Amino acid sequence: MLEITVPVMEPLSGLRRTHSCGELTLEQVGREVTLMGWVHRRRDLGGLIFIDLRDRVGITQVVFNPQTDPVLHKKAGLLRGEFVVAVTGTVHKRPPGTENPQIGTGQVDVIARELRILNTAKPLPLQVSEDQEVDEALRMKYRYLDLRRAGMQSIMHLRHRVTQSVRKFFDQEGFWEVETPLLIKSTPEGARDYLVPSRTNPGRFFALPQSPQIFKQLLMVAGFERYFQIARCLRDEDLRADRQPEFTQIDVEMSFVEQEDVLTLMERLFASVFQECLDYTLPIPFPRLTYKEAMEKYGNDKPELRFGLPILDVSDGVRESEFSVFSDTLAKGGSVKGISLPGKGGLSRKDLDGLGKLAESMGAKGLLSYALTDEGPKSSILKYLSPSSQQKLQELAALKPGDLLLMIADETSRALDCLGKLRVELGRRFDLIPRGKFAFAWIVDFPLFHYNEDTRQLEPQHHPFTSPLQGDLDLLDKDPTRVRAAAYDLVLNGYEVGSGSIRIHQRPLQEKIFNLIGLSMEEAKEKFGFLMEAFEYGAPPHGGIAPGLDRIVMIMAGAETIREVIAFPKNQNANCLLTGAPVEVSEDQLKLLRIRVDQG
RNA sequence: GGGGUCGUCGUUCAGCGGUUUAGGACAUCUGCCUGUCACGCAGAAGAUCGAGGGUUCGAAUCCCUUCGGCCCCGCCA
Repeated sequence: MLEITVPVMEPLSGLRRTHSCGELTLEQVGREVTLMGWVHRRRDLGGLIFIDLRDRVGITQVVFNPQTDPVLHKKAGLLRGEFVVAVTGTVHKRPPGTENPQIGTGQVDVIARELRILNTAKPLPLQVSEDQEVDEALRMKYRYLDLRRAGMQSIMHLRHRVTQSVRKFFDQEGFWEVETPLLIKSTPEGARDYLVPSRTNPGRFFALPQSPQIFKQLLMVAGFERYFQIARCLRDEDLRADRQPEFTQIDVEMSFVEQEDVLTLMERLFASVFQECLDYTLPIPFPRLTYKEAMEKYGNDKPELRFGLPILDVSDGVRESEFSVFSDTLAKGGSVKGISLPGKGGLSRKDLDGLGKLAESMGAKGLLSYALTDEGPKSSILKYLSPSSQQKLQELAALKPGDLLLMIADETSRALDCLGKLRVELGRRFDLIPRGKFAFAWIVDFPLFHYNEDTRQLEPQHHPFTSPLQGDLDLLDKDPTRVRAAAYDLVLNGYEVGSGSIRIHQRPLQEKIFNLIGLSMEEAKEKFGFLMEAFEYGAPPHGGIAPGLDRIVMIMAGAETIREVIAFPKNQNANCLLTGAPVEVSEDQLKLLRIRVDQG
C-alpha cells in the first residue's frame, strides 16, 4: 500500500469541473461529478472524514470513507484549510437525520472516488472560514484571503451586478459607452492632480483625470448625444471613510436636455438598479429640496432623510426673553434654532448634559433644552421665558406633552451646522434611523459661486462649466453670489452620491464665468481654449451627472466604509498595504524622465 | 498640517501598578474518535505585551517620544 505522509501537488491534467459547489441537489443523486475549490473546513472523525468544499458559488460536503478506499482516505487526512482540490465522486442522498438545512446543498454529499491536491496552503494569517472581525491592516495585507470570505464575496458580487445593471439600463436607453483618456492635461483648479511624467516629452506631465468632465462635454460637441462610462477618477487628496484616491463614477452626459430630463432619467436608473440588485422598490420621483431648504431644515447639503426631526427656527419664541445668550445672538443677527424630540421630555439632567457635551464637540457654544414634562415645563432657563414666550415656543416647535426641544443660539450658519450634526447623532442614539431603508433626494438650486474669504475671490461651487439658471442670468453682473446654478446633487442616506449640472455650451457665457472666477482671458485660453473653441463649432445644449458607484454600492451593501466595496483599496495614507505602493523608483527610471527628487 | 482613538501568542479577546510562570477561544501540532457540519475529547507548542526612553523596590498596566491602523477637521473645482 502506498504510504502518503506529505501532500503532493498534482496537476489538473485534463480533469474538468462538472458542477459548482453550490448547485448539487437531490436531482443529481447517483451522478458522478467533479468539483473544484478550496477546503473550507474539515471534520476528521478518525473514521469518516468530511470536507466542506467551497467555491465562489457555495459549499458542498465531500465524504471520505476508510472502508471503501483506505488510500484515498489517508490522502484526505492530509487536507488542511484552504488547500485547493479537485474531487471526483458520486452524489448521494444524505442518510436521514444528517441533512444540513443551513446550506443549499445540504440534502446531498459527494462520496469521493478521487482526490487531487492542486495546491497546499500554509496556516492562514486570517481565517477565511470564519466571519469574525479582523484588523483592517491585516485584511489589506492579505486582501486576496480577505476577499475569499463570504461577506466580501457577496459585496463584490453585488457590485458586479450593479455595474451590469447600469450598463444594461443605459444601453436600453440609447446611451453609448465611450472610454475617455486617462492621460490628460493638468488643470490645477479643484482637487490636486496625480501627475504622470512623459518620457517622450521630458519635463512635461500628464494628469490623471479627476473626472472625465471635459471629454464628455467634447463628446456632446461630437454629436454623440447620449454618453455614459463606468469611469475611474483620481484625486490626490486626503482620504476619508467614504473617499479613496481612485474611485469610480457612473459618468453620464446628454444633449438637448434640461435639468428635469437628467433628474428623471437618474430616478429611473436607480429604481431599476435597486429593483434588480436588491429587489427594493424605490419610490420615485425622489424628493427635491433646494440647497437653501436643505441647509435650513437639515443643516447641510446632503441630508439624511431616513428620519424626520427637521431643524426649526424658534427665534420668535425667545425674542422677548432677557436671557442674554438669546438677546445677544438675535441682536447680532444670529438665530435660535431647535430640534423637537417627541417623547424625550423625560431625559435626565445627566442625559441632557451628555447631549450638551456632544453639541459642543460639534462646535456649538452650548445646548439649551425645554421639556414639557408631567410636572409642567422644565428648562434651566425657565425663569427667562414668559408664559407668552413659552406659548410661542411650544407652537413653533409643535411641542406636545412629553416632548423635548433642544436649542442652539448662534450665528445662523453655525447654529444650523451644529444642529445638523446633532440631528444625525440623535437619530443614531435614539435608533430613529430605519435599517434597510434607502432615502434618495435631489438637492437643487445651488449657488453658482461661493466667495472665498482667503483669496477674496469668487469660486465655482460645482465647477466652472456649470450653467447659471436661465432666470438668474441678469444677476451675473449685479450680484453674482446670488446667482443660482443649474446644478443638482443626488443624496442617499446622508451621503452625497452624485453631482451634476447643465453645462455652458456657448463661448461668451463660458468666458464670462471664467472672468468672474478670476481667470484672465490668457489663463482661460491657455487652460480651456480648446473647449471654448469647440463651443464655436456647433455645441449642443447639454448636461449630465456623475453618480459615485463606490458610495452607492457601499450604502446598498450596508458597509461602513468605501474600502469594503473596492477590491484593492488604499489605506488612509493612500498606501496599498498589499503591494507597498507607492514606492521609490530607481535613479535610472528618474533619469529617463529627467526628474530629480528633492530629498527635503 | 491639526485633533481623537487603538496597538497583548498566527487570529480574536481578557488582563490596566504587585497571588502573572501574561489567561481564554479559534487556528497549528500529537493522540483518540465511522454521520460530522463552528464535530467532539485529551494533550503540546506558540507572546521580548508595536518600538525607544522615563517614573517606580516593581511596568503589558503610569508618563514622554516614535512608528503603524482607524475616525474626524483642514482639503475634496
